[in-house]
Amino acid sequence: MDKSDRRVRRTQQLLGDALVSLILEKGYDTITIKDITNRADVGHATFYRHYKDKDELLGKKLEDVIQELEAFTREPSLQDAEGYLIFKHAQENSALYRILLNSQGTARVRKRVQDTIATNILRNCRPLQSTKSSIIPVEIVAHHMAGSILLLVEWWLDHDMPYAPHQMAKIYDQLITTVTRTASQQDE
Amino acid sequence: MDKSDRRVRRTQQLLGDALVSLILEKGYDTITIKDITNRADVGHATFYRHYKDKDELLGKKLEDVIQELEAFTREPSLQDAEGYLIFKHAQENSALYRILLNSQGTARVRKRVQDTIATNILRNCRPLQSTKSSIIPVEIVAHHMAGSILLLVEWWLDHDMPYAPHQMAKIYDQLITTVTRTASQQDE
Amino acid sequence: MDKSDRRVRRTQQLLGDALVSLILEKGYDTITIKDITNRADVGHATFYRHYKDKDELLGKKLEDVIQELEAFTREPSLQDAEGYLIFKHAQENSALYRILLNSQGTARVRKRVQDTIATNILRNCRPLQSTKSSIIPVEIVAHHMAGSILLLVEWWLDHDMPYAPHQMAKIYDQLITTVTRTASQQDE
Amino acid sequence: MDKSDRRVRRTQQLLGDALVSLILEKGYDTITIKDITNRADVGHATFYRHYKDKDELLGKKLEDVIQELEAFTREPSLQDAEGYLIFKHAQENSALYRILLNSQGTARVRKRVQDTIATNILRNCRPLQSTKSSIIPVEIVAHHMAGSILLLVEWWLDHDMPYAPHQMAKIYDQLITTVTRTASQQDE
DNA sequence: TCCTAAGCGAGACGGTACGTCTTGTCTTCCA
DNA sequence: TGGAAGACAAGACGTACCGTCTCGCTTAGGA
Repeated sequence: MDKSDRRVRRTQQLLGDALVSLILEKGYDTITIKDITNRADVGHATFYRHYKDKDELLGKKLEDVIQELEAFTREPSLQDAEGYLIFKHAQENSALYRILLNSQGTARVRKRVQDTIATNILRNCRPLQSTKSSIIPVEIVAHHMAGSILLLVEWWLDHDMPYAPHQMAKIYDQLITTVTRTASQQDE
Repeated sequence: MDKSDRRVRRTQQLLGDALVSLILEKGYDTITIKDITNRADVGHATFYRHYKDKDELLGKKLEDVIQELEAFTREPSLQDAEGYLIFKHAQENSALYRILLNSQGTARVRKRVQDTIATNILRNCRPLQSTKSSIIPVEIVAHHMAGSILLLVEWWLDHDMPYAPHQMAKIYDQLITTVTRTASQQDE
Repeated sequence: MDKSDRRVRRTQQLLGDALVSLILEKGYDTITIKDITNRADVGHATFYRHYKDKDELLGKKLEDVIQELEAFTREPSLQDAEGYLIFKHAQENSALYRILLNSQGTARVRKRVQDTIATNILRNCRPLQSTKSSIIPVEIVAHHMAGSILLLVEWWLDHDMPYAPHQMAKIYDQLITTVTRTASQQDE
Repeated sequence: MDKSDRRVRRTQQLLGDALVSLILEKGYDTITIKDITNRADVGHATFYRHYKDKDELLGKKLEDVIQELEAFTREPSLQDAEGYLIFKHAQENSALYRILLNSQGTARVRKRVQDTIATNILRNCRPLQSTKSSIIPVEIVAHHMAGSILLLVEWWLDHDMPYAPHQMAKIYDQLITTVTRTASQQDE
């Protein structure tokens, strides 16, 4: 039973890898199911035995890495290392991160990730925010922080990671974290 | 001469409006040329007499508004009012801004806009940056500022503009402008 | 008024000539209205002000020559010279005859011509036939004669008129005229 | 293997039948691929999976019957029964014969058939002709015979076969065969 | 060892969108 | 007024892709 899964898994692996390499070559939109099955050396109909869509296959592919990414922002205990962990993770999974961030059919996914991160930030910082009033609505701050980290990672990957993860984490810190500190102090 | 242009212009207007309304209804990707021509009450082939693509039509539609948006960041003299002007502009052209920012086939365009804005920021702030050294590369700061303003506008439109433009401008100021000030003072 | 008529006539002449030359070049079927108007150096819409169809233009062009051809078989007095006259006529109007006989969209016209000739033959020979009974129905004989003369002319033009009209007339005579004589004598 | 062929064959049969019935209804030229696929209850694209053209489909349909028709004139041994066999064959395949002879897009095919038959006649009669000289070129005689038999069949079908095949064979004999006899005796 | 069920390749098929082409109508302008 | 220019609706064309289906082949795992 689990054994037969091995064949299935192999096929799915081939399809996923084919999709990823094709995206990096020519962008998501113009990819054809036939392109994928040809690259994977798999029958045309076989694709549909596993996924109903290009989107579903891509979703499955990105799911794990998205889970891990979100985990970094979910745990309050990790918060200090958050930046470093994300850039490290992006470096180790640069192909998938490029796809995830570089839009073109992933826009919806990226937005979902951003929203989830913003929600986590909000949850983790609520105690802080509640004590110090700010003229900036907290949702906006959270949204800004979540969006900014993704923008930064995107810029970093687009420029072929010219700095080390820990440097990027420091930059992130200065650009974002100080803001919130400043913002929350700026009330009067 | 002007007469025939009037007919052409009318047709192009119909096509553009049809596309915009369809995008807001069901997203860019699933729209068919047939959808557009049906909505515009225009012959199927007529579309191709004017545009080779959905993309070309959308590009033409967005071009003007993008030009104006970019103008706000191009003029150093406008810099203080920059935020307000952008939010005001977004409010007045909310349909096109939604399309421009809400990805789905516009990703490339959005990226181009962001890059242009970043370049303008860089040009306008070069004098400042040269005197005060910062540990954050200026390209990153500019990219961060450009991306953030678009993110803010996107959030604002996604939430149906719950604040007035001048309020958003103030928020933008606190989130972004203070950062750069802080960052440039935070050197060594 | 006469001036404008002259212009109209000129346009129609141009269109007719364009059609004829195009047919000889690439066959009737694949010719486009655009082809004709381009060749005639005339506006696209102008064609439709004069004719509703390719067919109508062709019909107009062939009408005169068909009238003359049929005349040769209509007059009982011409009957002896009939063959010679037809071949002579075909030689003088070989372009139009080629079009008329060489099928491809003219099939209906050719059939009509053949029927008309057969009817004329029938009318002219009725007296003869009525006296001598034949086992072959006279309609068949007439149809055979009419079809054969057209076949002969077609062959002659297809082979670039290797014999003089009077020779062809003699051949026609021996192939066809003797048949009827034989046929009408073969009764018992 | 044979199974999938059976499906293919079925589809092709449906398409061929649809074309034939449509030709008999409204003529070849105005028929649309959509007409054919609708009538055959087959997908639009499916047509192109089997044929590139209306012409190719018609050609395939006529090929077999043309082969048989030509066979009757190819075999010297059949020569006496030739006429009867052809009329019999035409009766049994009247739909296809009507299409083959009634021009409209088949003109080229008909001409090819006529030429083939003429060639066969020439080959079979060469011995005869070489002994007896005639003032009529043999190619003309052969062409005349081939054309006439087709004309006769065409007339017969156009008039809904008012005579039995053997009667038509007798008529053919008297109209054509006696001619050649007469012609070859008429030398001096 | 065989056998039975699954995954699979192959590819026909209906359906739909594409972008191009032709037809015939119309309107505007020019000589 | 006749003709040139050309926008336009309608709709066929042939191509491409999608998602469904059926057919056998193969290849384990369990008998």
